[in-house]
Amino acid sequence: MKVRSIRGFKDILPDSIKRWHYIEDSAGNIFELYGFSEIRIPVVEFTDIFARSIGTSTDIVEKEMYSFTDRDGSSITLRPEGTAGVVRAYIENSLYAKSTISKLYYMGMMFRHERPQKGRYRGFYQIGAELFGTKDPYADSEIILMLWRFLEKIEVTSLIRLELSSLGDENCRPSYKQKLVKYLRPLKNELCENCQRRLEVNPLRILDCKEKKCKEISKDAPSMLDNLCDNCNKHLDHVKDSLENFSIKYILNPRIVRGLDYYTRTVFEIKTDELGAQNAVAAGGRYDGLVEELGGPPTPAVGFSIGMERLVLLHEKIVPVGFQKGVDAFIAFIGKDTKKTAFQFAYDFRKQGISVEMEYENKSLKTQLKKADKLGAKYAIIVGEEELARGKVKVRNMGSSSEEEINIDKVKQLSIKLSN
RNA sequence: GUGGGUGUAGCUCAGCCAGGUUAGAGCACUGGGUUGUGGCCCCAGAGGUCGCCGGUUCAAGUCCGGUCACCCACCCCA
Repeated sequence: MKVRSIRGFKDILPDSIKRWHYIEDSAGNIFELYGFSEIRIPVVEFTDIFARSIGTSTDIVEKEMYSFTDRDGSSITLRPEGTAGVVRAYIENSLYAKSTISKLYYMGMMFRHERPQKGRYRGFYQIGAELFGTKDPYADSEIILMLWRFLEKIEVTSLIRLELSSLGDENCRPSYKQKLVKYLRPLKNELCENCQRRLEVNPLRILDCKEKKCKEISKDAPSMLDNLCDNCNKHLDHVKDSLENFSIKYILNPRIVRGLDYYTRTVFEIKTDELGAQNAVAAGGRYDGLVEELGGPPTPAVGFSIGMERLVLLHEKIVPVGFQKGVDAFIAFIGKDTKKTAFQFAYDFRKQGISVEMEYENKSLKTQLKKADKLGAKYAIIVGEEELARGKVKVRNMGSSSEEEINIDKVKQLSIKLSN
């Protein structure tokens, strides 16, 4: 029986890890500029946390969670997203008491039992950010601006677009929901099977259905954006104005319906046409009720999360190469009693922050230089029997093919030269 | 859960439709051409239960059935 990984779980090999680091580091650096701090939270939580926050009628909770019974009989779940856990940590550690505003970001693996396809895995990475403690629309703007700034930094904005909408709040959403149901109810039999069910449990979802019949029917359905209360309208206008001030283009899409039930007011998605069916690269919005829902003090919040694998795919389209690892120098040894000295040099260089490689087994100089070339070494240090007898080593510049001999006690100065 | 596509060397694939000696190519790997000098070139070598199980046949990588895996799409979403 051959070993293999679990379906939908992928290895990230050294070939691509530099790109991952670059993207993750860029995110961290930019989020820090905006005052966000990293938080690390567990990969598992009590199932209840996710059920209560994400919503029991969502696909995630209904059929995609990796849930297990722990040894003490409690139900625990591998996190399908990050927000619920961050909110739990925010409440449990009383972060609301330490300052009015909390800005947190996280990166890590999420788990959803879906059928894998392009850009969709069962174990996938997300980068997310959450801002707690204010209803001010500037917070929404800042979150979106920060996300966009990050996407600019990694140069993928030509492949994506920002879509924006509002889901209303506790004042206007219920009445809109009724209005929508009232409109759809007479047409129920024409809806797809799925949407007939949605009409009862989560009618907003019908607006997002991809079935032709349902699209046709919902085309003339009342729009949330036309039914926002004054406060929600103002809030959305603020966000729109702010985006326009910074020349960030957005598309108003009243059909954005998030897959998680906790959103209120502002919702947005970063979409692309480059990845096939899985077109959402990042998404987020405001969730003013969630902290209280999970037992914390009433605390408004806004956040987003980014799908790393999808972002990596986009980044590969923009920057196809250039993320390979290089080495500063290669140490070749040739002749009797040179390996030990070469090995010592390797240790010394590395101790001084110079990355070097050398061969383990005795190989011809030609083979060693070939390897130096393949590793992209800028210099080859040739430790030869003949030179060593004279207290010297050869330094070969791999770009220009020029060589010079230096005294072995000058190796320390050499390291300065190699490092720039 | 449903549909379509694909499984042959480490990787990308040809060979299958019209079954027939030792199953191929390119890249990568190892050695050599240069008794101590990389990239380009040349030569050689190593590397395969042709996904797995069964069937048809004198003969199966090739045809048939089953099965597993991967990919894409539906769905859903980051």
